[in-house]
Amino acid sequence: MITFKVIKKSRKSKARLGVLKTPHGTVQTPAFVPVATQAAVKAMTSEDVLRTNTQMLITNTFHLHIRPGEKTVKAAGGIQKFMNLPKPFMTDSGGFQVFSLGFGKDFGMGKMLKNKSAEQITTGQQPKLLKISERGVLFRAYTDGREMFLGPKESIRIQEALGADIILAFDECTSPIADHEYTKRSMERTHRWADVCLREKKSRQALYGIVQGGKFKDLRIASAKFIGSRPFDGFAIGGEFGDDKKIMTKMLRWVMQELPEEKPRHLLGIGYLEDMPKIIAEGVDTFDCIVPTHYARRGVAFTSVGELNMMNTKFLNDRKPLDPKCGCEVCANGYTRSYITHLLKAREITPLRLLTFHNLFFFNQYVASLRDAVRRGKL
RNA sequence: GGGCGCUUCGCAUAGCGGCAAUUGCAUCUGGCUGUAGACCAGACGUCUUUAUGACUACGGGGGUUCGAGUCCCUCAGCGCCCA
Repeated sequence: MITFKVIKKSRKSKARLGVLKTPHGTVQTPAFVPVATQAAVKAMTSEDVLRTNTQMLITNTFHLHIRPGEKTVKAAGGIQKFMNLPKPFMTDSGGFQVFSLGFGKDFGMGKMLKNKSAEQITTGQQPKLLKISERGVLFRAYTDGREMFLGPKESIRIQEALGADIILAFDECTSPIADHEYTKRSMERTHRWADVCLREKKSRQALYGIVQGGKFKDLRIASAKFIGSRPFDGFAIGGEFGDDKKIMTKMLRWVMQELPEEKPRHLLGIGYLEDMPKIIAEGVDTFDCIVPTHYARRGVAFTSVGELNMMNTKFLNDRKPLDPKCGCEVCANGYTRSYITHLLKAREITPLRLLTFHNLFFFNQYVASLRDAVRRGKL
């Protein structure tokens, strides 16, 4: 079980400070949640992760079900023991993969709509590689092509075996190009799945419901009302978030009003640095994002002066740390931009760890500064 | 002294009469928000009214041809072999 306590509410915004207690430790919220999809924060050891001040992690039902299988993780004593990382964990239900391996893949887009597409997804349409039905989703494993069925029952059963502190209801993350009708029907199915998840769960793990509804105000509100009325331990907000940041803020406003104040709220998959003050100001308590880890492996360092593309030759003779103002062990212990750029160009694997470490530390540090801003009444 | 071979966009390569010309690396740019992806995409001779456009280009010079990076002659540089 978890407990959540709001210890301070901002007067300037809907931001709040909270304490989330889980069987594997306490999380000071708002908190950033790094992503460990395949039971690894890519490029990092578990000890590394601890030293980045990470408070909680999220790993993935779909991927761990495919490989190594939840039985292996359960036999190891649960996700924390398996990973040798004694921290609070969430598991994503596999609902994002319904999108990312489905319509997301078909149309080559993420859940943020970047360029206006003429194409629309409408009722009855199915992704090329998946079959979505009332009971759940028929996937094909990318490892060996075998069929794999994942619905609310299966997802809960797998998540119970994985043993995270917080598990998520199985949902369909809808595409930004889904029309109102498709989004509505998908949302209603996600609601029915939410009730199945509540019924199926036997463990003492916390279960979060997931709000869908796409970019449509009526649907977002309906979804938040429905999910918010159910006895979940917390709430996650999923799905697409429009094509600009103003819409995201509006959407959060629609949704937050409908969710019980005393329970924790997790925003799924959002977390560019510039997003953080905005989402925290709307009352988000935790949020996960692949950006610091994913971008690290593309050679990007997040710093107090913006993003640096460390692949760029101009850094080859720059002997400053990634960020002179950063206190992380990469920056403070003498690793230079010059060295990291050299290693990246040489296609070594070491810089991927150095950048991931720095980025995670930097993200956590930034969120800590935002918690402090809320504490001091500045946010 | 003689013989043979090589010289193409930063480097390395392809090309064997219709070519602004292949591929790799490098370089630069763009993308990535509940991670299949240490990834993907684009540009890479110059100019402009960005086009089934102009100009300049495959070591230098000359020639054959409607047309030459491609064939011939010659010069230069590099390499190998025989003296």
